[in-house]
Amino acid sequence: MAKNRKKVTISDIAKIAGVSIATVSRVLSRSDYPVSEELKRKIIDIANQVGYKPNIFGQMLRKGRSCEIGIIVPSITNPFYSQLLSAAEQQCLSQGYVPFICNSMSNQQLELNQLSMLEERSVAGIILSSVSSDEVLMERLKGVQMPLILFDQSFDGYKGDCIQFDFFKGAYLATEYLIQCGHRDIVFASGELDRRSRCLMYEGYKQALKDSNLSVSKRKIIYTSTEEENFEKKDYYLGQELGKLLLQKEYLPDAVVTINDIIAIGLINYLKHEGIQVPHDLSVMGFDDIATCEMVTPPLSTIHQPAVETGSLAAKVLINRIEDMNHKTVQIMMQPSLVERDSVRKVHKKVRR
Amino acid sequence: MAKNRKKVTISDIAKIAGVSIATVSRVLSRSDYPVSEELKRKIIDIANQVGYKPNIFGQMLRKGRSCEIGIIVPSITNPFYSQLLSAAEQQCLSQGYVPFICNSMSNQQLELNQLSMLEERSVAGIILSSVSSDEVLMERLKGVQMPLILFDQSFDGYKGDCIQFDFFKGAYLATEYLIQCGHRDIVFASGELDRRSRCLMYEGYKQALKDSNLSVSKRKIIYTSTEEENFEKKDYYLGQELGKLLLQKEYLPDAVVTINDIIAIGLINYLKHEGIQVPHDLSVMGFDDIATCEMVTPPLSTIHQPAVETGSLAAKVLINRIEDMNHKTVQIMMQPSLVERDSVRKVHKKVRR
DNA sequence: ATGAAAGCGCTAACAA
DNA sequence: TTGTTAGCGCTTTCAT
Repeated sequence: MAKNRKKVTISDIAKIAGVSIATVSRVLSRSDYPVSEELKRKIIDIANQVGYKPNIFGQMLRKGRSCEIGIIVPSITNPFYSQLLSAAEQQCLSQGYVPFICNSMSNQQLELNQLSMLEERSVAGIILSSVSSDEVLMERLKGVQMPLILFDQSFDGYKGDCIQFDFFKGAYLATEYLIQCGHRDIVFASGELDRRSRCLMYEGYKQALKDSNLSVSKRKIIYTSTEEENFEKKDYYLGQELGKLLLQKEYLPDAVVTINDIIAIGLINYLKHEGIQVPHDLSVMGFDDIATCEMVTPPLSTIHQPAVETGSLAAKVLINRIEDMNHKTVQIMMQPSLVERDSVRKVHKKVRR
Repeated sequence: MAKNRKKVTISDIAKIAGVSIATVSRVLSRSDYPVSEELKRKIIDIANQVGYKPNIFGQMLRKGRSCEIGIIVPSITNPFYSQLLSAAEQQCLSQGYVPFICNSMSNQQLELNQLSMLEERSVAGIILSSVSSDEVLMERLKGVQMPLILFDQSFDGYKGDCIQFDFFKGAYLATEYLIQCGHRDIVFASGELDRRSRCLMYEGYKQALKDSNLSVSKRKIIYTSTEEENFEKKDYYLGQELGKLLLQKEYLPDAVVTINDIIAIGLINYLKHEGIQVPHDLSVMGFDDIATCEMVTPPLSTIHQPAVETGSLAAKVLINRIEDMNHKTVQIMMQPSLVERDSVRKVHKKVRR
């Protein structure tokens, strides 16, 4: 490969080979248009020799579309999303698309900007985990021309493709499990209920209590977190604050269900520091099932969200849509599952499953 | 914003406004070319009304360069890289560049492909954390036309911009600290020494022992890991395997220095499971200082690598280079620092620092 | 099987 | 201040 200062184009190659640019284009763009084997070889050889790199802008401009897939997530440091992202990325690559990752940093304005940016790039499609409010999102999506799949958040009346997590059921499962383990006084610990997912979890938690005829009143703690740049640290500190709040109650509950693993771990560690042992004195359920759950003491019982499956499925569904606009709409609800580890104490010997 | 099937271009707007496309371009591309306020308003209004989105390919083709910065890292699920990435990303955005994230999955071939892809896109510059061998990387970089900054790995004789971590010093610091805490029999635990960084750490470890006149022989355990897709799990299991290997020795050492935090945590948990308490029976040092260190029991003493600073610095330096090709070469060595938590026992009451 | 040429949307040099 | 026009590199009709 030569070290050329200037970019070499098909017309350069055409000149060297003594053929027209059309022929060069035909072989280099792997079109199925017939070109003699001889010329084909010659052109490919020259291209390699001079280190030809197709100019993607010329191609895209001409063809009017790119083969990129934009993926917008609220965080890339959150292990849950980075897992999901990684899976989606691989799926795109394996189907011949280039993933374009956008981190909205849970910021509605940034998310909107990134959507515009992706539109300007004429990406082939968009995978979006939105943090915008339902109204804003709904309004914004009206203008979008390209294939798009929503995951993680949707809104009532959304008619397009989407993949959802069943937050309601996840929290229900967590709460139900605690009840089955013999706990009665169960509190719900969360950051602000500003997102749909969190509200759904709270509903699921309440429903599980109701279904077992347990009272819900006052059994909720919410802490408005301070700003922290780092996701993991932020939620970890939030968990500690929730622990503090928990100890301010007149009496300790039996168990607590949290909205994510990091918060649960923060809470457990704070409690430990204050001399309260989990699960002996109190049981705790996490949510998400990130890798860290296995690593902490005690290993955290949690609700598994299928991040990897969701990531690749989202990509697959989107690509189906891209390649066949008439493909029927898919609206999928991913199913959460219970992961038993050691942060929940079984008060009754026998647990009904 | 209207719902137009077809993409609207400047010539559509020019037609509606009754002006030339040049005028429209001048207004919409925010050139400083003078246009009457009246027309400016009119054109902007129309553009908004019809939902005009500039075609980036037209722009790029014309201008011959994009404002993207390609960032290649070996993993996006590894919290160390995701932190670094996040910082680099923010820095790019704040200086008007669009980050284009590429995950090489620690795969040399994929990395090479992504480099080509970025070249084809004529990105403004590249931030690269390579996993390729020195020879391959050196050879490949010769052909690269655009500004590029290497971090994490470099090679002898590299003349361009780079930001390195001082792995040697990091491991030296870790080992020295253990010695200062009164430990004598210190083992080095690692996965295969196939990467420069790991070799450097091993050297740093040996040097620290030498400087204290301690013997190095047989004080190393290496385990060749099996393939695991998930970074965190992989290294965690690797840590457990290393723990197993450790217990196969005739006698337990005083302490072990590991090459990253996850491995250290895996090792500690395995040992715990086998009834050996850290730091009481054995001290362990991690490496990287990821958020999880704080969360585990005991909190992990480790060597802090400035991921965030490195990420934004890499972006800054690259952008300097992009905007001024004659900017003098910068080769920076980021300094590691010791983070004392509770995984190291102090045998002597007084520790010299 | 090959070539000539139009044109994708945009910017900028040149004209008016 | 505004308009005209020539490409940027590529693909693809339409001729040959």
